[in-house]
Amino acid sequence: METRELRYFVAVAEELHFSRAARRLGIAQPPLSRAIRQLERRLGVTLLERDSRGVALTPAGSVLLREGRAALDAVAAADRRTRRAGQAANGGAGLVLATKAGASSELLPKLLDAYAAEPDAVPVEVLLCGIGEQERLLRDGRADVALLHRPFDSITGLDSEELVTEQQVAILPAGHPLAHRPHLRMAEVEALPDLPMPRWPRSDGSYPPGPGPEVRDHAQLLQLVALGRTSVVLPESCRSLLRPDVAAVPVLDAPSVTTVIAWPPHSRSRALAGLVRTATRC
Amino acid sequence: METRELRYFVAVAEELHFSRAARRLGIAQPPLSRAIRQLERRLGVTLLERDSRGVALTPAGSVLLREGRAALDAVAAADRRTRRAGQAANGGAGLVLATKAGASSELLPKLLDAYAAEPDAVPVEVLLCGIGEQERLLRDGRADVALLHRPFDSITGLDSEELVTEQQVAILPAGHPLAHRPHLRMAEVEALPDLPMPRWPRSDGSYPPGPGPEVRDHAQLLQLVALGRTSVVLPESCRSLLRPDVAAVPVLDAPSVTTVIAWPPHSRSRALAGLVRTATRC
DNA sequence: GCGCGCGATACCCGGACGGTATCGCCGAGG
DNA sequence: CCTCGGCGATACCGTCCGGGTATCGCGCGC
Repeated sequence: METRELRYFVAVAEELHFSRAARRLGIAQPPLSRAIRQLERRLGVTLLERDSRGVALTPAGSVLLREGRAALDAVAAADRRTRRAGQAANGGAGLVLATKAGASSELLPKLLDAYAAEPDAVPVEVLLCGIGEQERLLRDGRADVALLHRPFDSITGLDSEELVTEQQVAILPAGHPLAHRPHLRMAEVEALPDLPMPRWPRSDGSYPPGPGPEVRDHAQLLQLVALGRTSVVLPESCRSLLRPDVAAVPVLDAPSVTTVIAWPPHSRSRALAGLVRTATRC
Repeated sequence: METRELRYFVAVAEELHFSRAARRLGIAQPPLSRAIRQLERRLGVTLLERDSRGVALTPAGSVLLREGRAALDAVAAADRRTRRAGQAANGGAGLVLATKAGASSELLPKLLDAYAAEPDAVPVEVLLCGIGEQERLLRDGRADVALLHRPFDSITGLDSEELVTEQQVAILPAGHPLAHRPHLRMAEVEALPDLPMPRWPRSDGSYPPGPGPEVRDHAQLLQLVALGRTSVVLPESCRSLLRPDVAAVPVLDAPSVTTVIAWPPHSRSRALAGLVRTATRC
């Protein structure tokens, strides 16, 4: 199976429409139809059910969609990491660290400073990314290592070390009746009709249904809290970047959040090992 | 990057010899040279250092060797799993479970029986394999799930659940002086000059140097023990398949062994989830 | 110095991939 | 009921790329 065929199939499976997929791929529709048919013939499996008014995935097709995406990510990772390894010889960046914009705002500078002081440190590029993007960045080679937050982020398929665990606090508008309570319970925060919980994007980019506002990053979120439109439960380290017009109240029964440093398996370069070692010590 | 190019590069990087690699790939040498040059040009990176009397990997080349193997495994997995998903519709095998030949001899039949009794069970094919092969089988799609033994097997990059933990015992010829001791220590077992520890294959198939015999599976191993050529420390569940001419003595300070059931991340099919659930309950 | 082994180059051929034109099918709408 | 429009499949053609053969260039060793 060639990556070209996988790219073509993934495009069709995502669009469920040959002509749109062909446009996306920058080719005409007939060669795309032919390529998919040929792929089906070689695999001995029908991947798509075509009737008029559309295309649907067969069970085998959805297996190939999932596995094919993973394979394409692995190929992209090989490409990117090789390019960077070649340029690193000429003094390019050593490591790319991915972290959610707005999270770990205390830990990150401490880690970077401590690592930079190590004798064999290499330059670290920091990649600020949206919610849930980090796993993808690691898998397709755009990043070498990431700071993740369990249980929000999944670490399946990654190697990791725990760094810190912290309690969570509810972020409320400063003037809200609950803002002066010493502590809260999850049930109280979730039941606020005037402050519905925000909705985060799912891994496919869509949003779950519900009353709360759609948010993509922390700055956006804090602004919505200050405006009295939503409330949210976050790890307490976020206190350091709170605006004065919002309040933080501990939530006793919220799950505690563990910050972990994670990297793709089988990629322990010397530089990465040094960064991980530094991280676990500070 | 096409998988053809990756296959070609991996062949050359493994053989470190263009003509041999070309023979292995079933093509002539000139097109192979050209393909590698073209790959290097497109990546903007030199992958191989050619001087006369041979070829050597550059640092970027060894990155591409590692990442390229992973990518090729992912593509192979996509191919195999799709084929099987297509045939499964016609009543093909549901799950492939990989386990080391001779290990978990009590656990495995119990697990298979318990799972077969589940209402939504699918057929399970058991793949007996050599030491350290299971991870590869999972990654390239030949198996869906495996029984592994920590700390011998690495589970990096896999999802897993713990099943049982057990102590280890030393396996000795029945007539050996130490065979009647109530228990032993690792230092005593390792220091036997007449019974050197066997050598297991490494992940690349080669054997570490040393005095002990080279072994590949458990039957072979037990025969060598009975012949008085070696001794070995194994999990105590292996007692059930010991021959009468060997003895098992507990080793107090040997690391305990945990049997885990493991599967590739992002592949939780309904059938797999059922098998894992059954496994954790028995 | 001559032969030999190995990778690079030159050149040719066939097939695969992509493009344009067109067909066949089905559903919507007047 | 007929027609039109949308969509995927088919037919056909040109081109480029991948593979083969022949040969070169260059070290190394007998």
